[in-house]
Amino acid sequence: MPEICPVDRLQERADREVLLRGWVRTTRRKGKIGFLVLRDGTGDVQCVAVRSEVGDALFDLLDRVPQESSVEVEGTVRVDARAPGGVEVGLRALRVLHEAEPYPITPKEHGPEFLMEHRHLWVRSSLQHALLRVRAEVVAAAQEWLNGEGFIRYDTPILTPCACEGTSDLFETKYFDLGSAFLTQSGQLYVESGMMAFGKVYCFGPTFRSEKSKTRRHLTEFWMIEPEVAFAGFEDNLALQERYFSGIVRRVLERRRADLAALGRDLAALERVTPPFPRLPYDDAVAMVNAAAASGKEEGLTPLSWGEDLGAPHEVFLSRQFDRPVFVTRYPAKVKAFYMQPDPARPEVALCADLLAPGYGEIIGGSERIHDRALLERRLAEHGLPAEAFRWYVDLRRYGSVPHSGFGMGIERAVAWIAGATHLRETIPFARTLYKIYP
RNA sequence: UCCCCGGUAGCUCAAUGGUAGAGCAUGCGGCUGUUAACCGCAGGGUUGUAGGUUCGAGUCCUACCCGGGGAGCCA
Repeated sequence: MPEICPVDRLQERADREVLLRGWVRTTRRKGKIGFLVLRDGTGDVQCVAVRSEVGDALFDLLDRVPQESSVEVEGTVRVDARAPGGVEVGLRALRVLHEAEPYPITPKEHGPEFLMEHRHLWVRSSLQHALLRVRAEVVAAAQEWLNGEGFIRYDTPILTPCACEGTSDLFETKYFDLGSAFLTQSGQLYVESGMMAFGKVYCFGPTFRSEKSKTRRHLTEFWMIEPEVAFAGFEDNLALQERYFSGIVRRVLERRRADLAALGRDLAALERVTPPFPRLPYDDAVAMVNAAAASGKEEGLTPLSWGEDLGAPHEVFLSRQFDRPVFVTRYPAKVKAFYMQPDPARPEVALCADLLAPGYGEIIGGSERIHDRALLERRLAEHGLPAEAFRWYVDLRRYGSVPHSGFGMGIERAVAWIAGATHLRETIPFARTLYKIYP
């Protein structure tokens, strides 16, 4: 029996006998010549059989094997311009390992409800396959880039005793005799303790938001990577983020170019993701939005008054004014989290920035953190947060406190923008949304 | 929670208030280079649910259920 060969290595085996294992994507027959497209996880390849050469038994089997059956195939690798991908396999033997029942996802169009209901099967489709390979590359790059910079992965808890920034949007679960526990909505506070221990750390894991968000940019369960750096100020933070995101995009371009192309992504837009990213102060962002709203050329864009947070349409509009990701900096402190360091020159704004991807919106949010204990305690009180629950967090400011900064990047949003996916639910194998928890 | 759109065959969709249709999928037959192949034949329906208007409702009205898109909030 010939050696097993993955489909993506067939080019190297021209004119040699191979054994393939995989699933039947589709079959086609035209009289006495038949085609079977085999998928093995690494790629698709067309297998060809001519009745007069392979005999009636094998030819009829090829014609009968249902879509998505698992099979073993033996044959000769041939370079042929007529084959998709330029390589095909001349069939010599076909063994059906499991004959599939009628497959629900046919090679025609389907609606999102039907596809999400069959998500466990939909992941076999070629575009979903490409998208999830891009996700895997983003996840790997997101960690390995930081590891290469001397960051330590520092895992933060998923079950937490209280809200990080508020209590309204958390999933609650019973926790023995201690009452309730909540699924984390951010590892940020915990990762700050690691920063004080290791200097440069990051946490990476699932986070949960029980918000009733019903848009293509929201999931109730999503993955977030949150680096945190000691002795890093606001500008250091922005410099890190632009190097970081550029590095991730470059690696995906290098290793997943074919998948990005299959997804129809504009690769030039990704090639432009190089530092420095433009900085747009919040004040200027408001002015740009208001000028555009007054001109009437931007439909649905409502004017802003200083102090209001940017809405999704504002972010999309602003991001479209630049050819690469843009930092919107120094938001009003009132609309941001309690732990963000105020600008010493203008205490009404925070030393924070959101990174907006062109045409998409926010994918990273970050800030310098408050390192002064008295100020932090004042902010906790102003936000009506319970001092006791945050005692350990305040403690970090009692023992060698230093200026520090960090940010959080939503993995699915990064994947969505990099891959050009229209909906976040396709960037994770099993999306959790407001009205969907099956399968 | 609010606003907009939708629900008809396994799937994607048609159908002036007047006989329930097509393509794909499935089954059978044909075709030696197909690329979501093509050609012919066949089977396949409680039109989301419950009421109402009407001689007659897939179509109009009311309520509810489910899904999609968006807002708010955020990553």
